[in-house]
Formats: sequence, structure tokens, C-alpha cells
Amino acid sequence: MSEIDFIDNTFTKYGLKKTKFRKELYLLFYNSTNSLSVKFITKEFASSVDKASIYRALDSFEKSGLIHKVPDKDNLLRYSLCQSECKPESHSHDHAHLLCSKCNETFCLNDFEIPVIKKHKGFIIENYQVILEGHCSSCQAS
Amino acid sequence: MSEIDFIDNTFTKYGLKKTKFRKELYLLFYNSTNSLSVKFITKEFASSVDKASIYRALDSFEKSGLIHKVPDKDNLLRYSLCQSECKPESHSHDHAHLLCSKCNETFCLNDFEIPVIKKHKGFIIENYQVILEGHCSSCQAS
DNA sequence: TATTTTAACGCAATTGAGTTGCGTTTTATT
DNA sequence: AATAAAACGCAACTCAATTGCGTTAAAATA
Repeated sequence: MSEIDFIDNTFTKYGLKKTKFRKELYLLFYNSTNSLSVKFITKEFASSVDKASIYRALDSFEKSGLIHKVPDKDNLLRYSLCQSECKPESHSHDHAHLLCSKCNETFCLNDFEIPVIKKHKGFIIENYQVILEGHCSSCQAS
Repeated sequence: MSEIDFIDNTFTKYGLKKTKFRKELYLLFYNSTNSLSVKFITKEFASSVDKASIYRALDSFEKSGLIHKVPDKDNLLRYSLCQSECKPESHSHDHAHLLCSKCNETFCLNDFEIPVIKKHKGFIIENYQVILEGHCSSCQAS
């Protein structure tokens, strides 16, 4: 199945309208190994798409379970493709994120796991995320 | 040593000016078992202190190593008292935070530890934080 | 295929957290 | 008491994110 078909099927499955922009946006996530900031996305679509449409599309994708928020160095919105099947309102992303303090990028480390704890001192834990701060391989030279 | 004396000594130690507001602000952290959002702090000081002063004080406290940023459900600024001695520019807070998805509070779990990893797939990890999402004990009834 | 419904869109205006400039006040230093 | 340095209040500002609304395009139905 080609990327295009996959996206088409996904949109159908989730009941999302197949507009040119939204398919391109999803493709952008699909082809990226990394998380995407709103700033990056805005640049990608330059002046062709209004920022309101970008925010609305991201929100819609998140609600559908296609993408999920990831932490960002500057507390701005940043998203990443969901790995396994996520349903609306039930995202499960128990993996680590690495924030590079040099280039400010966020990387998902899907193979990084910690022992899953469901209860701790009276808290009921539904999911967790690990944020590792440091330097990515590209930024270690300097 | 009383709280007041402790704060007085701390301010001297870190070379911070002892203004009425800043001592009260630090006392607020000192007497809180939890992290504090800017919104909460602003309410505490009502109209008596300008928000610019609040932000500047928080920034100053953080730079001094008295408080540190903690994650917030809504991506807003939120701080917590540093446990052990932190120096300017060298905060160490390798502990977990629990974000309650009901009351939106953030709790520090100082006794929650994960194995410390210094390197992972080419990344050099300097510090980490664990964010646990779930329900705090007060919010489990509903 | 034509019509209707529904969601997505562009544009402009708005919100709200956080920041900055600047003149004044307060604290610390001598 | 005089001076220096930091903190303050106030107002203006920045910028990410949101919202209202009329228009356009995609999906559903006839």
C-alpha cells in the first residue's frame, strides 16, 4: 500500500474529510522521523494555508488519534505521529522524548521503556512520559 | 530555626534583596506541599503586586536555584521549591511529576526514581523528568 | 448528475500568557 | 546621610493560539 493510499484509508477510517491541505499535512508527519513544531509546519505551507486552518487541522488530528502532543523546550505546541492505534481520547504514549537543549528539537525514543506503574502513593497512573534533556547526536560536536 | 529566619538566611546566602513581596512569595512555596502556577500566585497577591514583578521574582528565584519549573497541563509556567541545594544553572530534579488530569495540579514525587541513563542511541542525557498522568487521591472519587 | 448538507477554509479580530521599557521607590552599601 | 544597585508599578508590547463569520469545497442524499 502506497503512502497516499494509506493516508486515504486512514482518513476514511476516522471520518476525516480529504482536503488537499490535510492530506499533505498528514503526509508531512508520516514522512518525518521526528516531531513537528507549529512553526515548522507553518513554514512548510508558507503563505498557502492560514494558521487558523493549521491549528484546527492539528487539533482535529489529535482528537482523531492520528497525532499526539509532545513536550517542547519553549512550551509551544508540537506534535508527533501516533505509533500504534490510538483512539479519540485514549492516547497511549508511554515512551520517552529527548529534548535537545541545543537545537531545541524533540525526538521520540520508542524503544525506551521504564517499568510501568499503575499506582503510586494514592495516585492512579494512566500513562506517563519520560523527558530526557541533553544533546542529540548532531549537536554533540559543539 | 523559624521559617522567617530560614528565608532570611536563604536570601542572604543567595544575595537576594529582602523585599516584603519576595519573602512572602518564597514563604508561599515553602509552605506549599505542591507546585504553584502563576495563576495561583497572582490570585494570592491579588492586586497588591504587579504581574511583571511576579514574573521577574520567579525568574530570579529560578536563576538562584530556589525554585524550578515543573510541567503543567496547559503548558503554562509552574514552579516548585527545589528539594536539595541547587546552584544557578545547575538544577538537578531527576524525579517524577504527577499531573492530575482532573484538577490540573502537578505533584512532585520525590521518591520516584528510574534508572539513570547517561547515554542512549547517540544522545547524551544530562537530566530527565518523568511525567505521570492520572488522578490524584483527591480526584479519584468522581 | 444535481441538490443539499456538513465540514474546512481564509480573513480579520481577539485573547491571554509572558516580556520589556522606563521612571520611581526601596533596599543594601559606603 | 549619601550613593549605588536592584526591585517595583505602570503601560505598552509581543506572539502563540483561539474565535467569529461569511465563503468554499467535500461528502451525503436524492
